[in-house]
Amino acid sequence: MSESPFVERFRDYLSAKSLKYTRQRQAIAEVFYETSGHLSLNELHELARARHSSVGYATVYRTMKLMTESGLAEEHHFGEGQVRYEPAQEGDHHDHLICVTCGRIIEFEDADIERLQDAIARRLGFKVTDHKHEIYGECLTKACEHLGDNSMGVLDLSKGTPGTS
Amino acid sequence: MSESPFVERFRDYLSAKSLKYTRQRQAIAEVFYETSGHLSLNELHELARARHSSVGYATVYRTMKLMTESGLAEEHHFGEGQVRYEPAQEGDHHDHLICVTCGRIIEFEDADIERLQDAIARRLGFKVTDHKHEIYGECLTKACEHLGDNSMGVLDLSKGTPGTS
DNA sequence: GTCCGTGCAAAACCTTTGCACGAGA
DNA sequence: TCTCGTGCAAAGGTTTTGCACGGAC
Repeated sequence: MSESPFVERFRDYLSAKSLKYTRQRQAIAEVFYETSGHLSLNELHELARARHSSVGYATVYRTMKLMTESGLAEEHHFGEGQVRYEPAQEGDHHDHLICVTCGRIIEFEDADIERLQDAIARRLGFKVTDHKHEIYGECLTKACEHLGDNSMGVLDLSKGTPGTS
Repeated sequence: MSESPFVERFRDYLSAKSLKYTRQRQAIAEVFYETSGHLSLNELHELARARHSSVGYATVYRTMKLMTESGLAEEHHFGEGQVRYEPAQEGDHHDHLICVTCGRIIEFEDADIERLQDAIARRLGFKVTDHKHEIYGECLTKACEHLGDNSMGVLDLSKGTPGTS
């Protein structure tokens, strides 16, 4: 019954805020952390329900807002009309490379780019608070090739996200 | 009565596709090009109606889709729940710096960053088709400071976009 | 005269909120 | 017990679509 560090940190956050650690929040935090993908609210809802029958969509929504506030999760808009959540470790920043054919999402990180963008912002009189850098392209894996049906280039992670951290 | 190159290109696109050049499409293309900001469908709708009374929202929607297909416009999701459109010249790529306080959007371009990101993608086995690089921050202009009401950090361009191209 | 395009209205989506009941501390 | 959390259902906001009429060619 050991608890993942992630879930533990979420529980700590809740107790620090005098909020309650409920079965639903636990279920959501667990599936979120275990899948560690880039999940939509719908996907999280499905997964959480599988673990603890009867978790409402609204609860998933509110729980993910909480986790975002706490810094344990990050919201992303990958050009869909939908938010995706991703577990966030403090101090660990990364950006994304997204395959427009199969929806695979790969994370990357580059200190040089960050440095350049800071310089640009400074030159233009901005104090950077955040950024988003997404590269879209076609991945050249075999797995991608027999997915020609997803011709819209729309992300579809419903089949699961190949882990890539 | 000279026509802007932009509108002219749109008309060419339409005729190449055997589509019709209507007053509505003309009005939308004109205001879109003249404002050359980062406009939402609502804003475009307002502007188009001012120019040619009775342009329906659906027509703006469909026209902007057409312009996006044709490569004359680009869709952006600046983290709001809304799409914004921007005129695109072929070969002219740029990214955005967005003030989270006043919503101002500044464009930038950096060849070094582009080179670095191409290298990353290549290393990870991707063929880049597109990318999006947005830097969020606080702009340090006076105009921004007396806008403390926009505390959500949500973009609000309804007051007009200070031109910055 | 033929299509295509338009406007209206409604549907479809996703996100967000109100409320009464139930559960955690 | 008291407060916070939950689920349901409904409201909001934006995007998309169906359909009958009107306009471009």
